[in-house]
Order: sequence, then structure tokens, then C-alpha cells
Amino acid sequence: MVGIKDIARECKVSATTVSRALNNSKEISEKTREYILETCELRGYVPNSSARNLILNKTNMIGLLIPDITNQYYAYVSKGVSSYLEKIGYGLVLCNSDRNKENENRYINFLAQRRVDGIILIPVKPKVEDYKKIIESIPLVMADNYVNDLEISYVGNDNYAGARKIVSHMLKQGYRKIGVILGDKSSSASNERLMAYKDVLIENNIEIKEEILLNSNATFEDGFKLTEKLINEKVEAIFTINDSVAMGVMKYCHMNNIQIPKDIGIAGYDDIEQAAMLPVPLTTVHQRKFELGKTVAKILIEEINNNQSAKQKIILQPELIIRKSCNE
Amino acid sequence: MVGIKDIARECKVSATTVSRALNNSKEISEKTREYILETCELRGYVPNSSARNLILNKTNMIGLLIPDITNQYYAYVSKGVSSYLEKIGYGLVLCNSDRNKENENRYINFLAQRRVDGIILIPVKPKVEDYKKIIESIPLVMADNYVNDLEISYVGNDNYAGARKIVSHMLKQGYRKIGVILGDKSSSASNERLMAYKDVLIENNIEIKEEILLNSNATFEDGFKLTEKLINEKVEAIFTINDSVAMGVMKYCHMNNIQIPKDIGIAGYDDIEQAAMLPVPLTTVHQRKFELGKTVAKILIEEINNNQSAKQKIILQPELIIRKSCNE
DNA sequence: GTGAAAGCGCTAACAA
DNA sequence: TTGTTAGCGCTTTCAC
Repeated sequence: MVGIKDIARECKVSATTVSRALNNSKEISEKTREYILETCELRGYVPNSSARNLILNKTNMIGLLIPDITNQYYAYVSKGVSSYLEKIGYGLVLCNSDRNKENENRYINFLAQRRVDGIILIPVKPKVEDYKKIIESIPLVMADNYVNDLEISYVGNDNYAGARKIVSHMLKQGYRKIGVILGDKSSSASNERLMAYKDVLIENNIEIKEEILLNSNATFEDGFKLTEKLINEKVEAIFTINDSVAMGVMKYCHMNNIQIPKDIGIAGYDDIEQAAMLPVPLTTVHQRKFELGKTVAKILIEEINNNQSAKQKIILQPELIIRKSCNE
Repeated sequence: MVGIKDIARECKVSATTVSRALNNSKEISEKTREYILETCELRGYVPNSSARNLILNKTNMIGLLIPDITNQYYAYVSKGVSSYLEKIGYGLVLCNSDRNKENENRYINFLAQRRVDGIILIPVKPKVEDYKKIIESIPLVMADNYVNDLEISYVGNDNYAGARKIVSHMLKQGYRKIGVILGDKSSSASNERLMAYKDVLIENNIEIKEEILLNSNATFEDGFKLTEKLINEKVEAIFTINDSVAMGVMKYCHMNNIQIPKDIGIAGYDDIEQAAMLPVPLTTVHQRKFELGKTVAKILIEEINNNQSAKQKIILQPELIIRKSCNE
């Protein structure tokens, strides 16, 4: 493996000069730089990042810790992050927590070993204590799920506004008894949407029945499984935590000859690519996933470059997408 | 930031001893180890990977270079890779080439700077020359698309077998004039499936019409756009390079009141999650994406640990999934 | 069982 | 404009 000294020897200069040639330093003559660069190319010299990282105390890597890359929502967020980082020469370390708290902790410790210059975290069941330590040693920005009482920046979608929009729409369509399949109890996204749901119902003088408010793991399978319970409770419509869950609900309805939206209205959340192509196109809420990724990456980089920048909270506005699954 | 020397000073031992305590060395008394480990915990000491990477000439990171993380196929492959690496304490650097050759090259150069111990590559429009240099400096395993005349390991799905299965099925259903929407001309996956298509047609004495064999960028949009051309050619069925393209074809058919499968049969490839939930459930080929990811990661790690292991070619067998989109 | 010293490959003061 | 020197934080040989 050819190193900086080999190049230096061959060019009859010092390692410093080679370093200067490679790092666009002004303190070098154009002639020397060209000659060195040519030699590097010729000999296939590639700088050793480990050595640079050590001395510069910087890795040019960002850690992205998300619940599940096979979920389209997170895939788009990742792509947004990746596209921003690429432009500025940063790399991305992808960590899939698999919605598992232990994995999340393991990954955080892994990244904390000065492997990355900062962390973007979409936490699973977040609690303040889990992150107090890490945010003191490395810049960390959260997305999606928020934790109160933590001095960090945050980028999210406005869950309250999005849920208000779609629940109001359901009411307008004549549905009254609306079951809800939520995510985990500790998910702030889930809780904010539940709050919007309750507020809208109260404003419309509709009684809130706790027995049709279900928590889940936010998966297709859970949507499928939990539908039976709601059907037995005779709900007129179901509002789900995401489109995958809504598709699970739809599958149950198809298999049991329940007509959508005649027998039951279904509303999702996320607007995944396939939502428009379903047997009954899904009424849902569009979230700006790609932009979320770009934004959170941008903020993190700002915090890395500018040590004491004020913490920011950015809330992106979602959009109601009316299709066919929720029209009485 | 607390370093190994701080711990050494506090424990009144040398840095060497601390290092031994942290690295499960045998050359240290149990008592000293425990004391040091406690102190590390107490002081929040975290080893600096950059320093370890430099001296050990190893990063415990793997680069994964894929065309597009928002494509479910690649998302599952990534998850497979990630799940394998996690078990053995490796990290994953995700690079999204966006199906762009320049990006791919940029990322390869980025990774080559000793940022990772090996690379998993799913190339875009691969040519031998592009990779000759890199494979000499770093272990690299390819997946999906294969390049001949390169001394590397490879893991793929059996495209020829998969395409044979589904084209045979289409023929059995009575379709004769079958249009094809392929991927890029240089994609080996695409070419192998085309070969299977041709072989099956020839074996069944059906004429091959080049004008209904179309190349594309393998996107939903291209599926939508290219369908018109095939409809004008009066094809009886369309076989597509992936399910997204098939969904584009379906969208065109829906918008033009063309009934599936009565007026036209549609067959996809990949079996993405939503394929079963489409207006007309999609007949397709299931590929073992997650397992592909795990396998390719496993092979790469073997090559890293065992410098001169023989190159392997592993071909996973896909499965025909018969649904409703292709039944006459 | 433990420590001193050397050095991984690079960058940055400082000197020339 | 260029080179000398020191050192980033760790691991490893070798001596004790």
C-alpha cells in the first residue's frame, strides 16, 4: 500500500509538501502541486482516512439511527439525509434499530466511539434519560419522535395538524364512530395524532370511546389483526397510524367481504408510493419525508460546524390527500 | 474528553494496562481489569476508533453501494446486510448511487480511503474496467448485477430461472404476444431474463418480435410511459423488469379502461410488499432479498478475515407467485 | 502481571 | 515555498 512517504520520496519532497498538495493548501507552488498530484494518480495513492480522522478529530461521517429501513417512510428520510450529505462530502452510517430499544442503545454506543461527527436519531420509545449522556459527547439531532426536556434540535412533521385534517375530513364524510389504530404508547407522533383526534371529536360533540383506541406496533400484520376487534365494536371507520397498517386493515376487509368505503371508511397516514394504486385508493396524509431527511441533515451539519448554535425545532406541514377509501 | 491516559493516571497503571483491560487480554489480573473497567464506566471513557483503526488498519465498517434505498428490493437487501453485520459488531456505510454512474464512482473513491474494510456493490451499468483498480485495494463482493472477467465473489438471484418460470406461466395462460419492459441494456439481470424469455418462446415456436422488447430505467414512470407503445403493438400481455414498472403499466391500464387480466395480462418481478394488495393482485417472482443481503455480507466478511479465500458465486432461487394479473 | 518505548499515517506549528 | 519536528490516541513488542 503506497503511503504519503512513498510519494514524498518519489517526488523528492517532504511528506508535509505532499499533504499540502492534497489539501488545497495555498502554501505550495502550482508546479510542485501538479507534479505531486500526478505522481499520486500514477502510483494509485489514496489517503488513509483513519490517520486523518485521528489528527483532525473528525470523521466526515454521520450516523443515522432509524427504526426500519424497509419502511418506505424511513427509506425516503434516509435518502433525503444521504442526498444532503453527499453534496458536502460526508458519509452515512446506517443503523437499523428494528424498533428495538436494546439495538438502539448498542448502536448509539457504537457510534459514540468517535466513528461519526454527529447522529441523526429517530428513536424508539424514547425517554429522556436514555439520551442525556450521549448528547453531551456528540451533536445529536432528533427527528419524528420528540423527547421533552432535552436540549437538542428537532425536525418533525406536524402530527397534530395532519391528524386534525384527516379526522375532520372523516367527520365531514359522515363517519361518526371512528376507530383508531395507533402506534406505541410512548411514540409522540402517535400521541399527538390521538390528541388531535380527541380534540376534533370533542369540538363536534362526539363521545370518545376508549375501547376503539388501540395501540400497535405500526405494522401491516397488526393492522390486519386488530381490525377484527374494531369491526366487532361496530366502528364506521378506522384511522390508522400509517399506510401499512391501513393496508392490513384493507386486507382484513377484503378477506371478509367488507366493502370500502361503503361498509367502512379507512384513512391512513404517510402517503406511501403504493397508496394511490390500492384496490381502493387510500385517503391519507402526505408527509414530506425526503425534505425531512434533508432538513435534519442540514441542521446537524450546522451544529457540527458551529459549536454553540441555538437549538432549533422545525415542524413541517403535512397535506391531506383525499382518495376513495373514506368517502361515504 | 477523557482518554486512555486519564484512566491510566487515575488507576495508577500504564496506558498499556488499560488497553489490555479493554481488549480482553489474558495478560492482566482479574482484579486490575475490574478496577479499570469500573473507572472507565465511571469516567465515561469511550475508546477512540480513529486511533484504533489507524494502528489496527481496520475500521470494522462495510460500505454498501446500492442504486436506490427507497426501492423496496434494495431496502430489504440492506436490512439483510445490516442484520448480519450487527451480529458481528460491524457498521454499515450506506451509499445511494441513485442509479448514476458518476455518483457510484465518487462513492467508491470515498470508501476506498480506508473508510471501510470491504465493499458490497450493486452496480449501475457495470463495466469491467470500472472495478479493476478498486478490487486490488479492497475486498469487494458484487450482488445482483454481475460483471464477467472479474476475480470477485458474487451473490445473485437466478434471473434466468425466475424469468423462465413466469414466462412459461404466461404462455400456459394462453398469452402469445408478450411485450417486455426491460431494465438497462447493460444490466445482467435484465439480460438474463430476456434470454429466458427468448428461450421459452423459441421452445414454444413463438416468433420473437424485437419491437415489443423495450428497455427502460426500471421506474414506475417508465412503466406508465412505455405501456402505450406496447398497447399500440397489440400485445396480449406485458412482462416487466420489476413490480414498480408493473404498477406503472397497471396505472396506464386503469386510466385507459383496459381490463387486467381480461384485456391484457401483466407480470412483474420482485414481489414487493404491496404486490398482493393491488387492484388486481400482481403475479410476480419472489426474490429472496433479505437473504441475499445476509449472504453477501457473510461472504464479504469471510474474504476480509481470510485473505485468500476462493471466490464464490452464489445464486439464490426465486419463486413464482401466481396471483390474478396474469390469468386468461 | 505490568510498563516503557516505538510507531500506525497523517497534519500543523514553527523554522529556514 | 519548503522541511523539520512533534504528536493525534491508541496497540504492541520487549524488557522487567
